Amino acid sequence: MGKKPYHHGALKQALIDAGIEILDANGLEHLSLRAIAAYVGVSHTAPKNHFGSLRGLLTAIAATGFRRHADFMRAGLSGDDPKSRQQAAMQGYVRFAVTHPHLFRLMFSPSLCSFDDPDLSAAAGASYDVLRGIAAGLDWDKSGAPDADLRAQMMLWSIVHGYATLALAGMAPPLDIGDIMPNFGYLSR
Amino acid sequence: MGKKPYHHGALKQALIDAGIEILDANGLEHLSLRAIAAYVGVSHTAPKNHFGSLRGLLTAIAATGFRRHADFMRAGLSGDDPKSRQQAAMQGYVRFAVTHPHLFRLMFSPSLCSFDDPDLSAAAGASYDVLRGIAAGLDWDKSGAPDADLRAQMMLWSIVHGYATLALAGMAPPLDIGDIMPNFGYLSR
DNA sequence: CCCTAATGTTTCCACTGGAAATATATTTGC
DNA sequence: GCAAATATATTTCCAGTGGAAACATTAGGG
Repeated sequence: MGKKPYHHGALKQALIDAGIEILDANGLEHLSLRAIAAYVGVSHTAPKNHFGSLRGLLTAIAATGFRRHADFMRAGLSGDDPKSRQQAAMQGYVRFAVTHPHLFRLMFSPSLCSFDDPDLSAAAGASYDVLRGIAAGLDWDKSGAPDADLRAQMMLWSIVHGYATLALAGMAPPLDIGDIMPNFGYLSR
Repeated sequence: MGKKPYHHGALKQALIDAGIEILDANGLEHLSLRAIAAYVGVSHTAPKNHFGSLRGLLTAIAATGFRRHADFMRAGLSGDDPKSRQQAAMQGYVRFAVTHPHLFRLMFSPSLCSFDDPDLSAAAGASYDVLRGIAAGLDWDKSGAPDADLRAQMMLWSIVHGYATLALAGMAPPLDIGDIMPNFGYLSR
């Protein structure tokens, strides 16, 4: 009959999905271990078997978040024009933050999730790789200094991440990220 | 004798100071109502008389933070050269974040403090005014669009706030903020 | 001087994450 | 096949948290 089995079967993924749904629906402040477990229909200690602790679960949720984040950035990428590619990636970055504000905050909260986790580390790295590719199209620093690439990446990342963060904090009005970007030179391809 | 009086005398300010000291020493995660109260030597319900709730106390702490934040930005301001003034303000912004990382995080966490509080609102506004003054020296957007000033401010703020945030999250290497600033034109004075 | 308002304390409650012991199901080894 | 080992989930307990309510103490203004 419809009696629920003792074992869930796919609890690990179900907990991650539940966490993201609670984040989108109720916010980071209401994301408790007990809330996630109750959402799935298990006791609040069940997640421990799969994630060790709340921190482990949040880390897995953040990793999923970074994978979707990278998808958002890659979504509008088409063609070879460096400037339009940059615009698309930056807009995707902001669009993700605005669409999933609480997940986005979690993803950048080292007090909540562990970036030494291989899965989260890889997911965050893949997201950064998109940004790295965009920065490579910039003709900004002609100094030839060894850290010129890094600094170009950090400049791009700082602008887009800063705007996204301020927007989520209610401190920035809704603007097109392209309208607050400095004017760069671009490398031809 | 050395018996402690029933009334503290200056509990309100003592609680704010204690909060900031705990923030700097133990971090935002350990900043509890009970910890602050115990630090001062009162019961955990005593703050309610002065701040209503933990949120009210955190709001007052954040306001103090923004006043110090503005001081950091103004600290290096001297002379009339727009570019060096910009550099000094931006460096002050980052220096504050690095010096008081947990206070800085609190100051930009609307989930923890209330920006509709007049005191916090004013303090944050005063801090923003420094940035506004710096942005006024920029010769960046010649479009003459009505929101050109706002966009210049948001561009500056996004870069510096983004870098500070990423640095506190352990995602940005230590760099001089001036080295990841775009090259602007500047207005003569 | 006394009454009122301000300031603190005590006690209680609902909530949190985690530890430990227990129950149940699945898988492995023979 | 079947027992033993492992994986998964529950129950119970504990130390925290912030806040509400009732009470205690003090300060100040008629």
